[in-house]
Amino acid sequence: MLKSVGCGSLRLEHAGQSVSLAGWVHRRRDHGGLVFIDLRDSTGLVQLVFHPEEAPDAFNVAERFRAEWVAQVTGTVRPRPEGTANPNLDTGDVEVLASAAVVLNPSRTPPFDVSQDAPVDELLRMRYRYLDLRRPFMRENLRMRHRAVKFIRDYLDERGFVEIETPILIKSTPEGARDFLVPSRIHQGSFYALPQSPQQLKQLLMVAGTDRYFQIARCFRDEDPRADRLPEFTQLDLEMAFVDRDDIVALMTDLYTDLIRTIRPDKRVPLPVPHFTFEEAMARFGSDKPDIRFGLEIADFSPIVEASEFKVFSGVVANGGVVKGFAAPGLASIPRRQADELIELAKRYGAHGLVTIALDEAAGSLDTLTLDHVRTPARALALDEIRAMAAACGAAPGDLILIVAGEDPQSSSTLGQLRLHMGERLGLADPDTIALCVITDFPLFDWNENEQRWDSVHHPFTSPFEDHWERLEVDPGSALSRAYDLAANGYELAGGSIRIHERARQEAIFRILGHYAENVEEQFGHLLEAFEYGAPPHGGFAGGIDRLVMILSDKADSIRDTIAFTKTQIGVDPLFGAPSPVDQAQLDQLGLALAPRSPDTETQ
RNA sequence: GGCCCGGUGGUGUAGCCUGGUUUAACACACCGCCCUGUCAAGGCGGAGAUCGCCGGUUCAAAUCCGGUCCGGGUCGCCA
Repeated sequence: MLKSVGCGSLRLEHAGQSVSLAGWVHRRRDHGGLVFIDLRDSTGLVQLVFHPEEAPDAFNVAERFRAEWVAQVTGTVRPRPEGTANPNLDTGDVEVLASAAVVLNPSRTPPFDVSQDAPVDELLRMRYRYLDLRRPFMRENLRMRHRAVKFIRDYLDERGFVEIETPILIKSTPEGARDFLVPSRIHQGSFYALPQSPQQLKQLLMVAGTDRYFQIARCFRDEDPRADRLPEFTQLDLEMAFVDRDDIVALMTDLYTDLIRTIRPDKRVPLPVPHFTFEEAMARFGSDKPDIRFGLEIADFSPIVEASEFKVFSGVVANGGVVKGFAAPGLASIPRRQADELIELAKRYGAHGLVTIALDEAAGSLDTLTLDHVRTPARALALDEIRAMAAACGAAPGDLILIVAGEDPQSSSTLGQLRLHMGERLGLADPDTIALCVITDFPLFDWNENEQRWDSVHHPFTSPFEDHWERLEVDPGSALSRAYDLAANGYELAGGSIRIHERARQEAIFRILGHYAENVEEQFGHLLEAFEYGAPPHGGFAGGIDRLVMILSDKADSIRDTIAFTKTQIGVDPLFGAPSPVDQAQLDQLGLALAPRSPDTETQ
């Protein structure tokens, strides 16, 4: 070993010990006659002192040190002189008086400052990811990820779960997200797909009698990324046999609460974790993954305005729509320009418009409110209607009521987005709280207007409520599923369902989804056949590891900050230069020919 | 595919709206010199960008216009 101890491990108790250290020059402070070097390795930092009289050779080497040079240093640990301890450093009570120093490898000046967390262009960070990962916050994020995954493995191992790997090259099923395809060399013209999730594989493991399975599984979906979503991601994938919904929900909830409280003991996790039905979550928060760290709950004004003189509202209600809204406290005197921006925001989130009602603080109370205190484009609203709406959403004088009128669920969902926007703007979401909630009773299907057919809300293997099977033939939209989600601070942490384990019932679902029998046999025959060989009742869930770490970390601005190597929004890896063209010989082996490029792409 | 924000020394930004008074400014980093208790070390000095790219308008473009590329956000998409 080139070192006897880690830089970050040294404490007062090591004083007097002779040690050898190896690491990177984090910072240097050259006083001419005295040189301080902060040496960094994976364990942390320690200050080295180079003294020209005590060790002239080492001093001369240290004078050449620059940022990120790799050095090996031997010396003696000693307490820092009176008054020079650094309380900001774990090793701040000691320093190492160097007796010898060796340059193991010099470094070019790094393209950005590795010694601190200052913002750097993300493309540059990706191109020099190995330097980016030296930065303190990225190292912390990766360690936090490690601890989260280790916690999960230990927790599940203690409860009798077995981790089983499933293949990365599987069969393409053109449902759901776009598949990443891999051409087969042996079977030219045929393709493997990378798994979007090991869903069917883990169900087959249940048929195999595994009973309690989990996997830290890599998954792939060829769709455009978001700040909280990547085409290539890792999920905790879990499945159990002989369970009902509440068993899995309890396991999922306990696992995540214990995990958060272990890894971030400084965070508040409100307990017990509340449960909402999908309907209730949509009604109150306008989201199926609500951020419940703050209120701003949505109220239904439809009954109040159904006979209003304000025809925009009464007309929408008459046509089967809804009028809903919530109160933004203290924003009554919001400038016109900002109010217009809110309207633009509402339109971007799918509403036709947004009606605001500002209640002048001077009104004192709702009882003493007059129309003179009300500022709204909806002049035809009567005073008692305004009072009733304010009361319904908890608005007081000084507040701004935001109202959307239109179809539901679109209107609720728009209000849900506006609610998040307002929560952020008003600073209502406590950053030191991770507020979990469980959502249940999702619809089994929703109607796809564009393609005029039913889609699975979760996935087609999800079981409806036992007593909702008969609804499927008459009114599929009314059937509720045995699916559940765990949400945290407005993100979906995990989600799953009790599955269908009987062939006939699975086929019935496929029929409603519009699959023809021969397609079902081709795509899902293996699963259906397995169900005929004693498939036990089973269910499970999956949760994104990347997103979990993002929620756990205060230092991850995007999901990309939770993984070691990442790609740009258009799937380019600037470090390796992927994707890249391949040799003609490789194409020939696969029996592939590239389609000619169109002339305008040729010139690019 | 749509929309929004951004691209100026190595890094992070200002300048852009309102074109000329900028030799393109500032901080950090870098290089040199000084400096024996600093830890965001300090002091002095220096080098470094024709402003993503192409084209246009203009006497004059970092600044205005069009196109394009790249990065990010977002809608679509993500059963």
